[in-house]
Amino acid sequence: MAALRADAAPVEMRRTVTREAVVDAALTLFAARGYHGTALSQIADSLGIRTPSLYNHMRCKHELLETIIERTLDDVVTDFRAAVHGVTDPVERLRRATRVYALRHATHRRAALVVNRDVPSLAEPALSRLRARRREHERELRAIIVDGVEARAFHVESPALASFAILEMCVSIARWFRDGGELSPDAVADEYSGFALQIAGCPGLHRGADG
Amino acid sequence: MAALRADAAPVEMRRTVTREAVVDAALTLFAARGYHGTALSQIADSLGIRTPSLYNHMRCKHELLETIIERTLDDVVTDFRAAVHGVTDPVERLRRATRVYALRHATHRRAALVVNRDVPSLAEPALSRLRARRREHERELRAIIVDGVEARAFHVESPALASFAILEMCVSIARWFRDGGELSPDAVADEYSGFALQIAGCPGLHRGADG
DNA sequence: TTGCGATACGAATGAGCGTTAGCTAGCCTC
DNA sequence: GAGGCTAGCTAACGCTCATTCGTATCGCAA
Repeated sequence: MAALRADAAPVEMRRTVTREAVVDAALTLFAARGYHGTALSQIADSLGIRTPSLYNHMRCKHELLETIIERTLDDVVTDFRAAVHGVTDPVERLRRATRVYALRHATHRRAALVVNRDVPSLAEPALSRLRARRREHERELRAIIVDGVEARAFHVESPALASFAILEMCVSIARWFRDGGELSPDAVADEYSGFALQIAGCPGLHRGADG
Repeated sequence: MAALRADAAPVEMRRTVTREAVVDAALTLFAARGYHGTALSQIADSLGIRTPSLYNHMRCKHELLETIIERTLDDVVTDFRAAVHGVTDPVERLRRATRVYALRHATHRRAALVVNRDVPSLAEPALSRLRARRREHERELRAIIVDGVEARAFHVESPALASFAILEMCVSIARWFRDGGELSPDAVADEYSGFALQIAGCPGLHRGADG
């Protein structure tokens, strides 16, 4: 009647885990090792339960990835629209759109890493659906730049190139940002939205470090 | 005496494969599916040989990844130093450094994708060694910006932030660039080195799209 | 012609994976 | 206190993976 395995918790001190805890543990591990580099046994270990118990909280491993990516992309689009809603000036629209996007990559690092590494590991139909969601965001940001160029507020040769550069520059924040470092997420977001305006060729806003 | 397996090539038409061909096939597959997402059997298939035959050309799977990443990082540093060698003006140094880096990411897309996705899949001691190699490049680019700020040619609040933004913006070219598309690698590299100067707050060079 | 190195092959191995099944303890409701 | 739901557990499955072994065939050099 003794425990069969030394590392099995006695019944009276078993943990009880929620679906959110499973998704969160997956988020941490997928971000660190990638989807294919993470075993369910590692997720279970980090929660203090056995691998098969995970199936009380998920349908399969793939579903975890879909959940993480879907939620993240939804949030990105929602953030974007809330940020630019009611603003008509292209300069201010670009500043705000870049600011929330940069901010998100400093405050939701794990999710950003997973989205930017493991989208190709999705299976259909989620792959097409989520790629489309991503393109929505790209298209809407590019539209801001096109509008700004037409209004002669921006000066770029290729709005597509500029919008890719801006988006990916923000994405990369997730790679180096550390909580408790020298700069707060807000400070980074401010600086990066400044970079975005520079990339867009927005004249007369060199950040006033001198003179 | 007949072939035991329908897909086994008869002896007289067996392929002979080189180590370079193996590395190249691995490069393609790692770039598309990631290191952990690629099976040796897929590499063998793409070469028309059986999985165990790969071991005539490599020590183990991991060695393929190390080879790919090590070569790529060496080339990045070599390119960088050749590009800025003998140039003293910080503006021109930054332009050239960014240009070769951007160009590389358009012309060596697969390698760039592997480096930026699978470095964490490396094992020690290669991991530390190659991370250090990468930091060399970062440090040398940041030094250009610091020099430029001191010479009042650039205006940025944080050279570290600006250099990250510039580097990662270039890296992302590998994600969207397509051969035969609208823009040549050279055109993209020119445009991106312009973006870099804008990020660095280099005054008076808004690309002359209008009067 | 013989011998050797390179390179392919099939077969096999052991480990680890995701997943399923069947069972049991605790908790809430009646 | 009985019954059912939730969520844990062990055991086991089938599959795939990286890797090893022994062998056969090729081209080349002696």
